[in-house]
Amino acid sequence: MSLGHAVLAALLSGEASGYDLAKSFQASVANFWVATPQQLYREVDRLEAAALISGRLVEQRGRPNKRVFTLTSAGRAHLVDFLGTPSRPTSIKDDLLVKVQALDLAPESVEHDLRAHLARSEAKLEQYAALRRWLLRDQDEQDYLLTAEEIGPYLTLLRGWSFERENIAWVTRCLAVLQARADQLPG
Amino acid sequence: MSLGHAVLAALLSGEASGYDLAKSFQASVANFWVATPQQLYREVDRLEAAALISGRLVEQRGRPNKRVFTLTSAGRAHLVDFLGTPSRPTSIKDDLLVKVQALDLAPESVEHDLRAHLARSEAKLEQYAALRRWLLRDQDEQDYLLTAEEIGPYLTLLRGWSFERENIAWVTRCLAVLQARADQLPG
DNA sequence: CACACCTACTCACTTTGTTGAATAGGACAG
DNA sequence: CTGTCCTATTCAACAAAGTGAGTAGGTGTG
Repeated sequence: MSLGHAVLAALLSGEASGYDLAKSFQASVANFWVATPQQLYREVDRLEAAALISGRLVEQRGRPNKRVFTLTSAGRAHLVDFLGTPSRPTSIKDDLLVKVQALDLAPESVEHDLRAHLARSEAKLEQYAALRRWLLRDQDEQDYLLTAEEIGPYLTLLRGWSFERENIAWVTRCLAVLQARADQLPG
Repeated sequence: MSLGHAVLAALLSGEASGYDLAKSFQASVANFWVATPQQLYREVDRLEAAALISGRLVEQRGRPNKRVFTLTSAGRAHLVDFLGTPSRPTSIKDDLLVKVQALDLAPESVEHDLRAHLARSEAKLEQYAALRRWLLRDQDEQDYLLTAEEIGPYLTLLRGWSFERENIAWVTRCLAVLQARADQLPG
């Protein structure tokens, strides 16, 4: 239940509704796990059935009611257990990597995609910058890392950040190589 | 059929058996997609049924017979199509990131995992270095990128390489932060 | 000469992930 | 005052991915 663990970890920083979770697990925002709303609604039902989280109905005026979830102590214990088990190896699934692997078939098509990816990575980097400012408030990073109560979210943010930075560098390099090969035309 | 595309891309560089594919999609080796043997055997069956690859039986003495697969022209066409469609966003699923997100619950447990990850990344970096030497033979990188017929595999290798490099840097940083927080003991 | 590992693959089952649609009131822009 | 977006969720069906166990002969190690 990997998604389950990710949800529990997200709830560590405070209660959230399925909708809230859906927003923060969105591909354009998430810094540590990606999932669709449907997956998350299903997952919170499961976690609630397993008593790892508990939901309460919040009635709202002017907008739909919502169910807000909190970690139970069983949920916390489950997370602690999880922290103690060996991790399974990272899985990255990236269409763009597959395309670059097959790039020699039709370099121009991939070029287009590389540019799109570049734009996405840059947007994500900005998202991360905003999240960073929000977490740090006005504090200095060093200070924050030494004194904050919760540093997990900041550390995962750093990983996401460097991932996107490297994406940009790599895509830029790929584009340059393609350009250079095109320039010396019929090679 | 993302895995399917990955298999087709792998077969671009030459025929392979299910077993060969299984070896190169192994977590410790793969530079652009990870999959288990079972997934791959299933996938080649599907791709063969769809006539995107074709298999032929190679009888061997002293070891089990094998089925070796080649891209068909339909398979190639399919790949070219795929190159022309927009990519879905990258999905990274990394237990370690979830653990770091929840790190504040039990920092010492995660520390252990961070170290294990470090070792894995270093091993992978060495794998990549070996693959790099094999691809380059004695050529200079610049030369290779300008003159080689196939550069896709090298470019994906570069991405895997930088991913592991950044992993190491990030894990090292996380460990340093944890150390610093432990040092100034009761905060 | 026993044991473990390597090649090569198959079957069965479970868990995740994907897609599409339905519902429904309020906010906001032109 | 119309249309689109936002909140907030549910249901159903399906496709893809992941897990675990099993088979079987050959090779190499101590």
